[in-house]
Amino acid sequence: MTRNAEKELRAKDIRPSYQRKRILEYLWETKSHPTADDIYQKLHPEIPTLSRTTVYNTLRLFEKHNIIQSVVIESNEMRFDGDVSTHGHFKCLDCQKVLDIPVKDKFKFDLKDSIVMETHIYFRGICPACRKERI
Amino acid sequence: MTRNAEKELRAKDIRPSYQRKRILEYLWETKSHPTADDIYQKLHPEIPTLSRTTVYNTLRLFEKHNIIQSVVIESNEMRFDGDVSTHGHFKCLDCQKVLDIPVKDKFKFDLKDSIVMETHIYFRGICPACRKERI
DNA sequence: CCTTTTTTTGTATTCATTACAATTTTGTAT
DNA sequence: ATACAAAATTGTAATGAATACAAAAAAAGG
Repeated sequence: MTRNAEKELRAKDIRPSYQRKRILEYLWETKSHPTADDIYQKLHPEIPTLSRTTVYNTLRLFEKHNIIQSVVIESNEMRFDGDVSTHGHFKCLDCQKVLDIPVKDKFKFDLKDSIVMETHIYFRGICPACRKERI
Repeated sequence: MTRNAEKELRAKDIRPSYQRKRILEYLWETKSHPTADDIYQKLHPEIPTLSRTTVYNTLRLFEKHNIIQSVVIESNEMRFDGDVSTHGHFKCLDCQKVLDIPVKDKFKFDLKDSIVMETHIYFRGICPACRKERI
């Protein structure tokens, strides 16, 4: 099942401009949790007129509409994830990569007097690949 | 049990200067998860010569020695917590406060091939107080 | 004291993100 | 098609938290 960016944007009443479609498609096809600048660097060759501001605007728009989610692990970098389902992240302190972690539904917190709108879980450590390299 | 900042710093081979002691004591006595600037604003009247750089340096030093932990929820604000035990946080999107959330030991993640050094859990939503106000 | 090391401080810099205004593109009605 | 209005994109300027750096001050150890 290949998702249709144009359709899904229209469904949220967002005009499917070329830039928006490509940004969304890129977030769907990568699992690297890119930063806004990563996305700009990746798409700039293909869309020469693309501006960083458009990338930032678009990401903010998408997040507001729950089409993507932002992943904040370091205070100086905002990463983006095309998968909005609740899942955890693992940041490797060696290679700096951010990996997805399946998180079961064991999350029943006693926050009965609060309204929980978002749940974020992440770990920091050494990923399997880097661990192997260390022998 | 009142903890002794001077002692605990010495135990970690950190010279207990007045600035360092007061920063640590302040983090112990507050549960507000202040930013570096919050800490500066709070201690500045009492220590007129205090500089923001000292606050930043000290916080980084403390975190490296696992005396405090940083709490990153928004990408543009780093907060600090004098409680280094594993616990969750809840950020209220109304009043912006960050509250502690006790987190049981139900966290057994299948990360067997990784080395997990830090676990972070936080929620975003509306806190009990703000929820009541909304009636 | 005097010298060396450590800590603190103020200023300058960095860098991701946002603000803003101008330009371009798109949608709609004539 | 053409003109007009609305929306999206763009480039530049501004913001602001965090860091770099070097000088001044304080502390340690003879």
